[in-house]
Amino acid sequence: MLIVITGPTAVGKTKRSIELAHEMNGEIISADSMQVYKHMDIGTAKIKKEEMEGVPHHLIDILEPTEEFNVFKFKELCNECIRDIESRGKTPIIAGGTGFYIQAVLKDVDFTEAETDFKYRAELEALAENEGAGALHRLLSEVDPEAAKEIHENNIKRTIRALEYYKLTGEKISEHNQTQRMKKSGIDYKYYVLNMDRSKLYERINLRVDLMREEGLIDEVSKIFEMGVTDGMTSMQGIGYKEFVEACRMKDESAPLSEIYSQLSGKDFDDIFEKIKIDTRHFAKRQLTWFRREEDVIWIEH
RNA sequence: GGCGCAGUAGCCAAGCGGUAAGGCAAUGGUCUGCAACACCAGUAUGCGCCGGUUCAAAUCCGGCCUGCGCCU
Repeated sequence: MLIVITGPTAVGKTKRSIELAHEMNGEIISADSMQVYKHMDIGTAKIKKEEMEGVPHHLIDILEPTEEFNVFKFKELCNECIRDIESRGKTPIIAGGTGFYIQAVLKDVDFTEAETDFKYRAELEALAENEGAGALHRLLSEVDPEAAKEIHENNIKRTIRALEYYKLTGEKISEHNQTQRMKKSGIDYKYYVLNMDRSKLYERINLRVDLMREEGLIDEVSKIFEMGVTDGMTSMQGIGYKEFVEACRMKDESAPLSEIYSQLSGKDFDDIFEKIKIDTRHFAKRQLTWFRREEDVIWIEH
C-alpha cells in the first residue's frame, strides 16, 4: 500500500506526514519540485532535520540549484524509492504539493519515449518571438490538429512541447496523451488531500512568508545567486526565489544576478515579499484546482 | 465660515452628452518531460446622494454629503 499525502502549500502537510509515518512505520518520499534543491531551505519551507523525528526522508536535497529537474526524473527516482522502502518492509509515504509529479507515479505515465531536442526548441521559440504565438500554433495545427485544439494559442510552452514530441517520435502527442489517460496503473494507493478554509489558508501563507523573511530568506537568496544560477533555471522558478530574480531584472536585464542583488533596497525587499505572498496564494489556488480534478482523492478538512 | 479640487467594482484607473476601457486582487478552469511552470474565462442594470435639463447624463445645471488643499 502506497500512501499519498498532499494539499495546497502551507496547509500543514509536513506535520501530518510525520504523524502518519510514525503510525504506519513509514518513510517519506518528497513530491516537491523545489525541495529537491540543496541550499533552498527557507524559501521552500523545507523540513528541518530536527522536525523529521527520525523518519527517513527521500528526494530532498539531491541536486544543486544549477541542475535541471523534471517529472520524468522524479518518476524514476520515486519508483526506486518505493521499491527500496517496500523491500525493507516499510510503508512508502509520498508527501508534497506537486500534483503533476504525484499523478505521474500513480498513473504510471510513460515519459520515456521523448527526450528534449534543444536545437528544435530554440528554433520554435525564435519563431514565436518573431512571428507571434499564432504562427507557432498554426504549425501544430498542421501536424496534430487535435493537440492544437486542446492547447491554447498563447500557451507557447505547451505548443512547443507538442511539436517537439511529434518531431522526435513521429507520433502525435494528442494520441499519446489519449492512451496514457486510458491506462490503469494497478498501483494500490490511498490519495489524501489536506484542505482548510480558504481565508484561513491565506492567513497562514501570509504569516509564513513573513517568517521566511525573519529567518533570513534574503541572505539565503544572496548565497544562491553567488553560486551562479541564472533566470531560466528550474530552481529559479520557485516561489520565494523568482521574485528576487524579477526584481533584479527590472533594474538590469543582463548583468549577473549576484551583481545586481547588492543594489536592492529595503523598499525593493518589501515589494518582493508582498509579491511572494500573492504568488503563493495563487499557487495554493491552482493546486486546489488540480486536486479537485483528480479521481480517487480523499479530502481531509482540518 | 469662504474658495478650489476630487468622489466610477475590494484597490488603482480611463471615459467628460450616445448607452461603463484597462490593470491588480478575488473567483472558476486547463494541464501527461521546465508544473512553485505555462495558459484560459467570468466579475458594476450602474459611476457619493437627491433633484433638474435633454430623445439620451458617469459626463451639463442646482442642492446636499464626504475627503484633500488653500484662505479667514
